[in-house]
Order: sequence, then structure tokens, then C-alpha cells
Amino acid sequence: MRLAELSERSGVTTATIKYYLREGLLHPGRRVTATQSEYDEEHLRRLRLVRALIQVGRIPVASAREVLAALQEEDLDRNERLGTAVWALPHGPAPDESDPATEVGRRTADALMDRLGWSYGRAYEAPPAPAYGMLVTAIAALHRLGYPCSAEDLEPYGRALELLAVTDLDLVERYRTPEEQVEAAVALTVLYEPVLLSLRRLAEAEESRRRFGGR
Amino acid sequence: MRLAELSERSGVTTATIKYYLREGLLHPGRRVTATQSEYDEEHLRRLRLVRALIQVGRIPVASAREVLAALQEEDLDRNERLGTAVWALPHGPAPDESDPATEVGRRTADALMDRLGWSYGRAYEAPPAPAYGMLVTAIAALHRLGYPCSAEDLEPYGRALELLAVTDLDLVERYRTPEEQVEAAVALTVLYEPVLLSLRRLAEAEESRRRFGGR
DNA sequence: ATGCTTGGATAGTGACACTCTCCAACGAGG
DNA sequence: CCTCGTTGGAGAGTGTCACTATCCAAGCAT
Repeated sequence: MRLAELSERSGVTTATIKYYLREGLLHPGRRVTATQSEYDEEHLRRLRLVRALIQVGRIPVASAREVLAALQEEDLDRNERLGTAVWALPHGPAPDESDPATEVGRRTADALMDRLGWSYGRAYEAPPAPAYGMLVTAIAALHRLGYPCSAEDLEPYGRALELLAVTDLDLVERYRTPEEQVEAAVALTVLYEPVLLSLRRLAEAEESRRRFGGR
Repeated sequence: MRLAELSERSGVTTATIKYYLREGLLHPGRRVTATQSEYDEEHLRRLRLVRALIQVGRIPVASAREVLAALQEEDLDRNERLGTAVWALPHGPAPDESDPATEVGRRTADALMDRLGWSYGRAYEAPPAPAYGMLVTAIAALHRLGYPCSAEDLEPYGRALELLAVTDLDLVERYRTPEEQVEAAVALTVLYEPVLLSLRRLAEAEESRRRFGGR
């Protein structure tokens, strides 16, 4: 199919598709003549993934390119490819080392990892996973605002997410090839984030109404 | 204290504080002379909250202003104030009604709310909570990519978040005044989001290593 | 033949979160 | 009393990001 058809079937304007081609998020089409290229179903699929990552997952274009590149690293195993892809996701500001609250955040995060028995993302692992820095930054911010949270407070969150991670990966293992599995894992990691956040907000609204609700 | 001291104690530059003052995120200080104002501990506290919302919670300045305004709505009860504040948080693109996948997302979301017994955010509630639209958009995107998820698949997520919402609001109820409670609820809603996401990514990395990990 | 379409390159747009530059009014040291 | 650096306020400028609009020459369709 031509650019115009790819645009129509995906709902993305040709100008935006050209932009993604330029940025390397989409492979160039098969050149038919000097001025025309042919795109296939794989391009359409990739384009939908890109859109989902950028619009629903709110991932910057540059990060999306890295994530997609990781999916195709031939010489890594599933675990490494997935790790590389998730590693490239945005993860907010790095912990501010000049702030004493960061130290508290780091200790709390480490204590939490110990309680949960998780080996990833420890401070003494070099380099720690970006998600670990994200956790430290958030705990530090809470602490600075006067909402201290201990490893004990956070353990139930970790346990709950541990269970959900098991069901997520069960879903991933339904796919046959490692390629499909890694792509599914990335799509699920990114696209379940808004699901998780929206369900949390709805759950809190529900619980708030139950406790504080008048009328 | 003067602007310079507020800046030093908060770690935010004077230029940025002036910007927040202009944008109405911070109340103006008490005017001492025609060219000088006095700020107090309350300003410092507010400034730290603003920074946490914007930098850690990644909330746009305009949304932060609305969220903060909701905290001080005198004629609303706790439940309404919290609802208004959470309502003002960013929630991604609205569902694309021209896309048939949205219809699937909406039906799945409604079925999920039924299973969970939640009354908020139904499609037939007018207007539905923004978090409901966020959920529909995400389910639709998953569907479009060929990762269908049913209400049954999502129910464990809802149950898990229901439990966490209970512990969140237990924490909130430790504060005495409704004002403190609402502020705490907003801070916890926003700042626990990165905690949740980072723990999920770490949990998935852990589980992926357990299943796929070589070495 | 001719007029619309295509792919590619370049430049422009609008939103956003600051950040810089000025300026007159202070206020502390000499 | 008189500098002279500092302060708060206002407006314009900056850098980034995700597009988006404009050109252009080379097709293709009629």
C-alpha cells in the first residue's frame, strides 16, 4: 500500500507518518520508483504500536525509538530484550543527591526490596534499574512533604504488584515466538499503566464516597 | 522570609518562584513595602507540594493550579473536594469515538465496573469520571493492537487496587482536619502513582528474570 | 499533454515550563 | 546623606517537543 492508504487505515496523517519515518520509528517502505514506496501490514502494525506507545503510554518519540530498537536486538535473550526495552522508558527525574530526603528514600527502597526479596534495582547493583531511581525519587518527595512512608507501608503494594506481574507474564507466555512475547510484554507494560492508574483513581473515588460521601 | 530565602530553603530558583506566583500556584506574600514581600512556612509547604506535583507527578502547571484550587473550595465536603481535585489531574486523550475499538473498550470497562460493583465512572453517568475515559482509551488501544483484555482479565487488577485504596484512605484518616485530609489524599493519589508504576516495572523485571532469565 | 499525487527535505507552529533582562524602589555600610 | 548591591514585578525570550505546512521534482492517470 501507499503512504496515503497506510494513513487512512491507521488514522494517522501522512505528515505524521513521514515524521515517524524520518525519526526512525518506522522502517522505510520498499522503494517502487524513485518517488514512491510500498508499505505492508507489518508497517501498519508497527505504526499502531508506535501510536499506542506515544499517545496512550505518553512516551517521548526518542524513547519510543529506543524501546522499538530493543525489541529487535538479535543477540539478546527474551529477558535481556525486555529489560533493555523497559529500561528505555521514561522514568522521571533522577534522585536529587544533594537533598537529604533522597537518602531516606534510598534506605526505604532498599528495605522494601529486602522485604519483598527482589534482587533487581538495589542501590548496590551497578547500574541500578531506572525504575529504582523513580521509586527513590517518589519516596523522597513524599518524605519531604511530611508524608513519610516506610518499607512496611509499601510492602502490600509490592505484594499486590508481584501477583499482577505473574498474571501479566502468563499472558505473555501465551504467544509462541520470543519476538511476539517481547513485543507483547512491552505493549502490556506500557499500556497497562494507564489501566492501573485509572482503576486506582476509580477505586479511591469509590472508597472516598463510601467513607466521606454525603447525599 | 524574603523570596531569596524561600528559594534557598526550597531549592527552587527565584525566577521559577516568580513564575509560580504569576501563574497563581502560590499565594502572593504579605507586602512589606512597595517592592518587598514576606513569605512564611505555609508558602514553603505549598511550594514543595507544587514542585512534587509538577516534577514527580508530572502534572502540567495549569492542572496543578486547578488541583490546588479544589483543595480550598470551602463549600464542598471532603468527598467532593477530593473528587474535584482528582478530576483536574491529566488523564490522557479522550476516547476516539470514530474508532470501533472504543466501543469495545467502553463495553469492557462497563462490564468491569459491574463485576467490581463500582458505581463511579459508568458510561451512563453524566458526565463520567475522567479516569473512566482513560480506562476506555487504554483498553481500546490494547484491543486495536491485538491484545484483547476482558473484564475478567482486569478484575484481579480492580480487586488489588480496591484493597490498596482502603489502606490509602486509612492513611488519610490519620489526619485530623478535613483540610489536611484532602491535601494528604491528593498528595498520596499523585505521588503514589510513580511508586506504583516503578514497583510494577521492578516486579515484572523480577518475574521475567525468574522465567526467562539465563546466565 | 497536463494536472493531480507521491515521497522527501526544510522550515514553521503552538504548547509548555521555565529563564533572562530590565527597572524602580529599597535598605545597609560608610 | 549617599552610594551600591538587592528585591519584587513585568515582559520578552529560550529550548524542547510533537507535529504540521510548504516546496519540489518525479511519477501516474486521463
